Amino acid sequence: MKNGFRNWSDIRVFLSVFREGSTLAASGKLKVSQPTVARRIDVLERETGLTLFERGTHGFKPTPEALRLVPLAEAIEASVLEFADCAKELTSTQPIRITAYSANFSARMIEIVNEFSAVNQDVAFEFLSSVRALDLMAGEADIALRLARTDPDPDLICRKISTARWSLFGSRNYADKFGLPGSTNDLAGHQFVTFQRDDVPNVFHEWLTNHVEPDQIVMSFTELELMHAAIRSGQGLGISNVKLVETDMSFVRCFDEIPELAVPHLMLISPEAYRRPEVRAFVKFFAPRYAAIYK
Amino acid sequence: MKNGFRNWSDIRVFLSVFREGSTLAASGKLKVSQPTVARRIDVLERETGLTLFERGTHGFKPTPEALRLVPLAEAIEASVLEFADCAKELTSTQPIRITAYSANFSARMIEIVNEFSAVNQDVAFEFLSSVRALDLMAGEADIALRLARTDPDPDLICRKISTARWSLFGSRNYADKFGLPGSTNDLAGHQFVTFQRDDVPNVFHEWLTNHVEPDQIVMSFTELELMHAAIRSGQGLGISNVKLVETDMSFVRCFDEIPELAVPHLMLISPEAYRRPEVRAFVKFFAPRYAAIYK
DNA sequence: AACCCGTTCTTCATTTTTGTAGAACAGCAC
DNA sequence: GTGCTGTTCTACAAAAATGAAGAACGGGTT
Repeated sequence: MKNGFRNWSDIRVFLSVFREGSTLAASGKLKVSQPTVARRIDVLERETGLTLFERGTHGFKPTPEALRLVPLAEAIEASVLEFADCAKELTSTQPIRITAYSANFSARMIEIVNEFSAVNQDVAFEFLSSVRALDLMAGEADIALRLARTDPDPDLICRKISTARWSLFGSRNYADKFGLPGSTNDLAGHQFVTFQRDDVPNVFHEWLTNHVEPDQIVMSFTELELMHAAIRSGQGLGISNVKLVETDMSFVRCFDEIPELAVPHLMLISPEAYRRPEVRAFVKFFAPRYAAIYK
Repeated sequence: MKNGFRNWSDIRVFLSVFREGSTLAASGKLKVSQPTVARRIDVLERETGLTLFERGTHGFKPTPEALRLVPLAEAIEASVLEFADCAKELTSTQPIRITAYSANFSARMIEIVNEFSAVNQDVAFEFLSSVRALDLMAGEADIALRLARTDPDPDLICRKISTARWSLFGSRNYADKFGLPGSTNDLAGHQFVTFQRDDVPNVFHEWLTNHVEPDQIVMSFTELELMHAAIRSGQGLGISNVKLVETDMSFVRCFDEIPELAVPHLMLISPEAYRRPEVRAFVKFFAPRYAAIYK
């Protein structure tokens, strides 16, 4: 009547005790305590109404009934293994989701990902370009590249890419026309462009408002690209990442980095994603090459 | 790497949610609460690293990955079912173990069991004749026939067979030689045989020692059969079950039952054994017929 | 004989799982 | 619209499973 044996995992315990010959040895393999193993066998026996093992001071000896059940238990184990394999397979075909603020999806970065893809044909990627910082712990993405103004969740796996350094830049023609300030005390009379939006911490914008008069700020953008374009076309001076525009000849740095704006540039990986072998492989491949961009 | 999904039962939950389309409906089938079902799916998803269901206010909709896994999960389920069937099969070939004090294994009782066996060829029996009362709760036997001087464990299933009544008996030739006492106040001058052993409550022996002088007790036996034989051969008077010797012409009852010795005669079944269908069938068949002996 | 080793069992504190109750939500019927 | 139904979540209390520690046991070895 009562068909119920509720806990299918008990079959694994059964098999382990059968194979090891004792609950103690089985507990080692199963990584649970010996009393637990003994108790699981007890409930399996109660549920089946069978005595599966004879208890002795030398271990659990399987009864004839247990022997009859072993092949069936092994069949279950095999099915479960198959299920697990399939799940693993499916997991590894899930794309690796990388999130970053759009400015960080540089051409060189994509190139590195492509290099990885070339040798790992079966790994797919998904790029989540979002202003808001996605929540890796909640599974919104697998990997994030971001500037960490606040300490990230300690559970996240963290690789430091660089210390992002920032300074004030102008275009060559702005420099020719108005000259460039020589220090942060020399900003009077200049024009500035800024980046500002209310769904994101406006660290740079706030720095500017603290150092220049409001009417010196002539343009405000909600996209970094647009602000960069504005700087490039000589509309005004703006704050930018030193390394990022280092090779761009149209940007001229006014003075050395602004130390108080320096911030760690991190690669963060959700622990869940990090359990996937292909994610670990990718991190190992990607992190040093990506960091090299900012060297 | 971490292959571990520890809880095989989660696959059953997975299947149920898939089939029912919602955790609530699945919880009904599985007889667990809805939050539990949702939580089990959560851990399965974390363990596999897959999103198995899209959550909505209308239920859990399986993802393509879940669909791929369903057949494998069904294979597991089928294996488990097979295992359960085999276990049930094995259980039902286990003998039904009946314990009673030897005197209760009367010829008529065996006959009733045989009648049952005749129509239930596949049910085996084991008779455990033991002086000590075996512990049904501990699984030492499935069914006990016994006199319940103390209340039995309330968890045991209990059928009342009769109230066992007792009186003093002598043989015909003893009666001819010495006469028989007419009441419990008329025991002086008679000889008695008794049954006594230290591993069992000696209710009858104690009654005797309270009502007759020690030197009137001429023989003491550790087996009931022997005491009965002694009564039958006229060695002395002895206490016996009224119904049991009613048809035995060599026993002559001295007076009506001794009321203070009356005791319930019970059939006790361990709840564990009672879950076995063949045990229930046997109880249903056996109890009324066995009770009829003592009617 | 004495000791060690691998074993089972027992007990109790801790951790984990489960259930209960209720909020919130969306479709549907009236 | 309003109420109904079936659903998911969240919080917290209750119940169950687990682990740690140690007693007891028995066979093998020194």
